[in-house]
Amino acid sequence: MKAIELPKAYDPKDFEDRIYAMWKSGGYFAPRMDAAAEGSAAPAGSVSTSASPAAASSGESAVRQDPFVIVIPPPNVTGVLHMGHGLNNSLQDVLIRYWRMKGRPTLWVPGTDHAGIATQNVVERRLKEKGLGRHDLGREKFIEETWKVKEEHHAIISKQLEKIGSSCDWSRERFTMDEGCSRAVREVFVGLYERDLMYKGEYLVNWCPSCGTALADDEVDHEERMGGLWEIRYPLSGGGGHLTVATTRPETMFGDTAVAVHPEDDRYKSYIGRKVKLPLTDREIPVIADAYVDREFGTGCLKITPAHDPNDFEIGNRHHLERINVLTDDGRMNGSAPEFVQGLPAKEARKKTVEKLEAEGFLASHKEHSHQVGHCYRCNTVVEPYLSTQWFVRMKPLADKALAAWQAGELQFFPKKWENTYRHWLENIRDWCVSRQIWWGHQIPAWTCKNCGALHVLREDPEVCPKCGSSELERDPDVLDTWFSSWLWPFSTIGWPDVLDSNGKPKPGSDLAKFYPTAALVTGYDIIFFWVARMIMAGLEFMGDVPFRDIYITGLVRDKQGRKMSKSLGNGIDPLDVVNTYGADAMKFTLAYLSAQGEDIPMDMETSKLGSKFANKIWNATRFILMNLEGRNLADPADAERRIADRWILHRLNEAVKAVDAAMAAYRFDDMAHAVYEYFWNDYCDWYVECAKLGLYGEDDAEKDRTATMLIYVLEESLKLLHPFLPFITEEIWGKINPNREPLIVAPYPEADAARENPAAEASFGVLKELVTAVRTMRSEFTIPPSKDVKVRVEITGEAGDALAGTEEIAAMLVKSDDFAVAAEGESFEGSLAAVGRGFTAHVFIKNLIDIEAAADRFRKSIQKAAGLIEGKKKKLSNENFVSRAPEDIIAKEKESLAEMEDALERSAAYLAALES
RNA sequence: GGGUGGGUAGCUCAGUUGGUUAGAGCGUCGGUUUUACACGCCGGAUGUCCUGGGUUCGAGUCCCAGUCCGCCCACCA
Repeated sequence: MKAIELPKAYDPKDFEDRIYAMWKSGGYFAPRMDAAAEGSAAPAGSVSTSASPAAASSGESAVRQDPFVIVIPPPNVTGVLHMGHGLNNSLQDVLIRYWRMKGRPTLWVPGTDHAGIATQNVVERRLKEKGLGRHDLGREKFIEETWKVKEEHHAIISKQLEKIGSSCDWSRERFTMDEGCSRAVREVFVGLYERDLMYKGEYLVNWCPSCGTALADDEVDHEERMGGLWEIRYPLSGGGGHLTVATTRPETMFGDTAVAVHPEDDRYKSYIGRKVKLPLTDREIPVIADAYVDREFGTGCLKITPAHDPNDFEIGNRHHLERINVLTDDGRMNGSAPEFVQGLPAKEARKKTVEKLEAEGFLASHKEHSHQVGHCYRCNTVVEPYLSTQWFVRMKPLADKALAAWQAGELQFFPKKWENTYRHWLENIRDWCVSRQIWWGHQIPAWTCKNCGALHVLREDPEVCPKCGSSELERDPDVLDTWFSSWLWPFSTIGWPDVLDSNGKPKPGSDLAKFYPTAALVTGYDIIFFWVARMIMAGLEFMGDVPFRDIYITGLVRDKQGRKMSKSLGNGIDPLDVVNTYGADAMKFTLAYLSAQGEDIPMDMETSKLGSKFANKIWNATRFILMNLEGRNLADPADAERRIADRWILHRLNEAVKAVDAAMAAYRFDDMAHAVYEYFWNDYCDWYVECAKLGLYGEDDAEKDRTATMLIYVLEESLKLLHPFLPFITEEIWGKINPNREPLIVAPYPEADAARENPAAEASFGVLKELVTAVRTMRSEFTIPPSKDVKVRVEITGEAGDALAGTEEIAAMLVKSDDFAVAAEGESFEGSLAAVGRGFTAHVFIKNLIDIEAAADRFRKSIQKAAGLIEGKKKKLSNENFVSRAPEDIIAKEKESLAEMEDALERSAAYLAALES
């Protein structure tokens, strides 16, 4: 056959886009079920491997037929993909491609998230640049604008996912605010309401005055800040002194409705039940007793402001105190505060209040004080505890189910350590505030009748009040927390609730019936609470089953200093830059290689060189093989004679397959990547291809054909093995070798194969490697130029003879020797230096080329080292305790290794003596 | 305060149930431009496995104590 040309340089830009387009248009991303339904044929095997014995003998391992499904963690349409997405989607793609090749119907559902507050903020920021606010546009127009932003980012995100090679089924793409997902949200909201798991209540929520909305507890970031701690005197009504309270927020004192002391606090016991006068006002408030008060802290007197502090809110409930809100929803003092601060932002009001307290003699002290302050996780504004009416999901019943499912083993976390995090959160669950006072999102399906006051939560928009018939209905203006659609994602994306039959079961043949529950979730640990746990709750509540069985938690991609990548630090790297510089394969392989047990991954641009070098190696090894095909008649590899190197490399290949399978079962991406890397580079390239040069460069045409046949056969098996980790380059090469077959993406993955297992070949080849390395080391140490041929005689001193039989030519080539042979009986080794190995001594005739004293020195050193080791071993073996208590096989091993060492030492010593004489 | 992860080569990290002389990538040193690859090839060097104790015939691995980093959750006015 003709030589196949491969461009000299590996340049992923030449083919990555073309390959992706081929996969996409060929429909290879859709689950095989779809193809079967359309009657397309099963893929043919590779031409050169079509009669491979491997295919037939995979025997024992049962082939899985259940679908392998992943639903993508939907990226936010607030921006574009960052390196975290790069990692996440690269790993998902590895899983998907592996199982696709394994023959399971495989589906990866792509999609994006509307990201409520975050996206709204993006739009508001843009408006602000034009000097506008959202109210200038009005709700409808504003949402229109937001959709534009969504479309803009969605286009970029989709493009990026394609660029990094994600093999997701674009025909099934979803968005959290598309019609289907919106119906799911509505159904769930109403369903929860009907089950009394959704309620409306007045509650102290985390209020972001900048976003103008409530936030869930999880959406508040706490940061250490310096602030003040003021002590204020509250005069006792009717005279007789005062109580001094401490506060970090003096301006909220106008909302105080009590002063609390500890019931057992002797200092204050007598005051309980009396009243104090609230400074700067005319109000009197009671002194109450509550065990919450810490006697040690501050003065032991606590002012109670139920409307502005979560703990005070609880205390207020216990003592039925009035809640007086003194702030507006944009963080200013409202009408409940005295006139002199009304309308001022809280911070300024604080200053004024303190000044006035001081002027009027109420201020006892002031000092600096460091404490935690809550900030909005979207805009970083200081969050206010704020009294308002919100919608809540009653989480306890849902959390209990989620815990039970985990305890029953229906879910597995990888790595396992995250299970504690999951459990802990569920055990301490709080109700979830789901209403948000913004415009972008799913509007709450609740209406209040202005006429009769009835509240209606409905699946369909009502025309008139179902209770009184009035058309004066007002819809709740709020929208739902963005996670309220995300937590339905594993089933809303595949048809729920539209494909349910009248019994609430998925219709047979629907995606929901086929693909739920999904197989795996791949996500970061930062959203175990936000998302993972809630999806499990929703799945159990509405589908009666967990949404996925395996949860792989990735690490975070960090910079080289270990810092989170962030916009503000400017230390992020763009996955597209990586792809443009090194290619998608390089990025994917590098990330997998570095994904140790979900540990964080420190990386910069250079890091991806690792994968890039590997891809380059694959490219060049292939190029070498393909350029040697000229004039060759390739046979069926099943019929080709197997030499020692062939048996060995097939054994190594099989070991790599086994390693990948094992690592895959444990979601050890680093182990998978290491296994294929070592196999291909260290075994296939460094040894197998090097050995093959003997056959390729010889005179014997039949041997050339045989060598080429085996080379390309093993290469193709290797391409299959490598494909999930470097899909583009392997597909490109696969197509070059034979353009007239099904693409590699759907080729059968190599199965562990007992017929390839060959420990004997492994052992034999190991001896050859040891021999070659020993001679090379000697050459290197005595700086014999690589181009210089040397004479070598191998003295067989043990069992190495059988192993080395028939390998002389290969060995001669690999050590660069023009006169290489196993030593004859009684042959003289005059003029040589010896390399001592297990079962052999290689005599290298270079004495005339080197410094004898240096050589002797080398021997003395190695003998000294060996003697030390032997001494240690002897000591161990003569230890009564060891011999009597250690297992027999360990003792046997030790004895064997001692014998080997002693043998080698003896030979070295004899050689040294000869050298010195 | 409650959890939780970690300290192994110059750097970043592997090291599965305790068992030969502790590994990888990068870096480093020496040699090499041999017609696949200098993003290569060949060879070398480098470790109080945080500290101290314990269990064991045997500890990087198990136990205890200490120490130093990190993360998550909660939070006192």
